[in-house]
Amino acid sequence: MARTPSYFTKLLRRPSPKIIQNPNQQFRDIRNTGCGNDSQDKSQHSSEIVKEICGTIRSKPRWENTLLSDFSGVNFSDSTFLNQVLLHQNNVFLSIRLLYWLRSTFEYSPAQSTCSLIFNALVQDNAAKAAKSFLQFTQFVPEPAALESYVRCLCESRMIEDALQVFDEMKKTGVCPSLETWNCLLLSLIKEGYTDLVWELYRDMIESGVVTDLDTLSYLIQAFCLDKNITEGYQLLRQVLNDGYVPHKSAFDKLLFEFILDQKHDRVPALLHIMIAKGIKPDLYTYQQIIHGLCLTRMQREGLFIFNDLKNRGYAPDKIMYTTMIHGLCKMKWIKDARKLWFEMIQKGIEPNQYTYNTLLYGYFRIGDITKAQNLYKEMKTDYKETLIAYNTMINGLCSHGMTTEAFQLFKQMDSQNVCKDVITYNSLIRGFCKEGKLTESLTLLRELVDRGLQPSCSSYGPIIGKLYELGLIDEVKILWNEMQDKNVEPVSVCIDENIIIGLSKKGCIETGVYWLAYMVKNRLVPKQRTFEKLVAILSQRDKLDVGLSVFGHMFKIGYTPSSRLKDMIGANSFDSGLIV
DNA sequence: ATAGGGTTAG
Repeated sequence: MARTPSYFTKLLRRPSPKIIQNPNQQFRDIRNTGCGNDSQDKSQHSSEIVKEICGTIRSKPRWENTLLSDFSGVNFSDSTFLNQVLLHQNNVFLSIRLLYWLRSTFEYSPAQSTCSLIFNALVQDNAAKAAKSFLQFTQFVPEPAALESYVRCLCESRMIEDALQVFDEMKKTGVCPSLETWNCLLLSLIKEGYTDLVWELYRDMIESGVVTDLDTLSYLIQAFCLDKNITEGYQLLRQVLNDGYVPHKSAFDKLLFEFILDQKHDRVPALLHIMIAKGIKPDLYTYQQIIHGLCLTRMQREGLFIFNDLKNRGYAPDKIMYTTMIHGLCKMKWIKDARKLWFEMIQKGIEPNQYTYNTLLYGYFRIGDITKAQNLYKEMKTDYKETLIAYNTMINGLCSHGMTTEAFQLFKQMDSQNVCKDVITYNSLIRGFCKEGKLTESLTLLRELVDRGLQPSCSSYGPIIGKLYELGLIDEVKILWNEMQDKNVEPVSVCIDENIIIGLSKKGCIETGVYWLAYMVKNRLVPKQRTFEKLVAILSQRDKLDVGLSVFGHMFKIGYTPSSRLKDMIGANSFDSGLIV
C-alpha cells in the first residue's frame, strides 16, 4: 500500500524520528569527526582499492551480493586493510552495514580504533538508536569521554532510561562524569516530567561531591515548579539572585506559569519586573504561557486582555499564540471573538495548521454549530483531517449532539485509513451511545478497547455504569466495578456519579464505597460532606468502619468537624474510644 | 538569529 499521510503522522508521533531521515544526507564522513589519527594511509596501491570498494558500496544498493566477485583479488581477511575501508566510507551507516557484512561473512571483528571512530560519528550525529545497537552488536566498550557524549546523545533523543543506565554503569566503573553530563540528565528528566528522578540524581550529585552551577540550579527551580512546589522554587530563585547570579529564562517562565495556575496573580507582575531588572526580557513564549495558564484556570477574559495589550505594545502574536487564545475563547463559547482572531490571523498571513483548525472545530461543536463544524472539517487538508485528534474532536463533537451514527461512520473510517484510535476515541463514542440508550454498542466498544490493549479510564466505564444502574441492572454494574478495580482504573468523581456510589453501597455492593473512598483518600480529595457521611454510615453498619475512619482521619486533618448527624449515624463510641485521630 | 509553547473526553 502507498504511504498515505496518516502513515507519516503515525511515524511522527514516535519519539525519535531523527533516524528515519535519509541516512545518505544526514550523516557525515566519519573521518571528519576529529577523533583518532591512525587512518593515515601508507600504501598507495591499497588506497585505490579502498576508494573503489567504497564507491561500489555507495552506488550499488545490493553490493553484498557482488562485492566478493567484483573484488576477487582482494584479501578480505586483512584487518588493517578492512579498517581503512571502514574509515574511508563517507557515510557512517554504510560503514556499519559493511561492518555487519564483514562480520557475518568473515567473522571479522573491527579494531578498537575503528569501533571508536564509528561510534563517535554516530554519537556526533545524534543517532542514538544506531549507536545503541552498534554497542550491542560489537560489544565495544567506549572510552569514558565517549560514553559521556553518548549519555548526552541519548538524552537528546529522549532515551532517558538508556541514558540513566549507561550513566550508572559509568559511575560504577569509578568514573566521575562531568557537570555538563549531570546537567544534561537533569534537563532530560525535567522534560519527561520525572521529578522524583531529578531529586534522586541531585542527591547523587551532591554525594559525589560535584560542584553545581547555574544550570543545575535553574533546573532545580523548574523541578520545584513541576512538583507544584512554587514556594521552594521561588525561594531558590531568590537565593540564586542574592548570590549574584541570574537563572535561565525557562526557570522564570515556569515560575510565572505556576503562579498563574496557583491563582497567585499578584506575584506575576512582580516576577516580571525582577526578570526585566536582571536583563531577561519576557518574550512571546513567556506571555503565551501566561495566557495559556489563565485559559486553563477559566480566566480567559484576563488572557484576552493581555493578548490585546501585547498587540497594542507592538508584539506580533504567532500561530501558537493565536491558537492558545482562540482555544481559550472557544472553551468559554466566545465563538465570535474566536472567529475574529481566526480571520485576523489569516489576514496577517498566518496559515492555520492542524492545531488551529482543531481548536476552531472544537469551538463550533462547543456552541453546537454542527454545520459550521462540518464545513470547517471539509475545508481541512487531508493531512490535518486524518489525524487522531481531528477524528477525536469530530467524533466527540458529533456524539455530544446526538449524532452517533455519523460519529461511528468516522470511527470506522479510521481503521481503513490506518489512523490508530486511542482511549479518547472510544470514550467519546461510549458516552454518545450511552446517552442514546445504546448499551450493547457501548459495551461492544468497551470490550474492543480492552481487547486492543488500551488502558481504559473512568470515562470508559462511567457512562455504562450509570446507564446500567438507571436500569437497575446491579449485577452487571458489579461486574464492571470489579473489572475497573482489576485494571486499576481510578473512580474519578466527574465520571462516576456520587449518588450511584451510595446507591450501590446501600444495595449491598459495599466494595463500591470502599473503592471510591480509598481513591478519595489516596488523592487527598474531599468528598461532599453529605456523600461522605452517608457512606461512612453504611460502611459502619457493615463492618467496614476502618475504611470510613481512614477517610475521616484525613478530613479531620484538613479541619473538617464531624456533624452531630454523623455521630448519631456511626455511634458516639467510635469517637470516644479514640479511633479517629 | 537559537528553542520552547498551542489541539481531542470527563
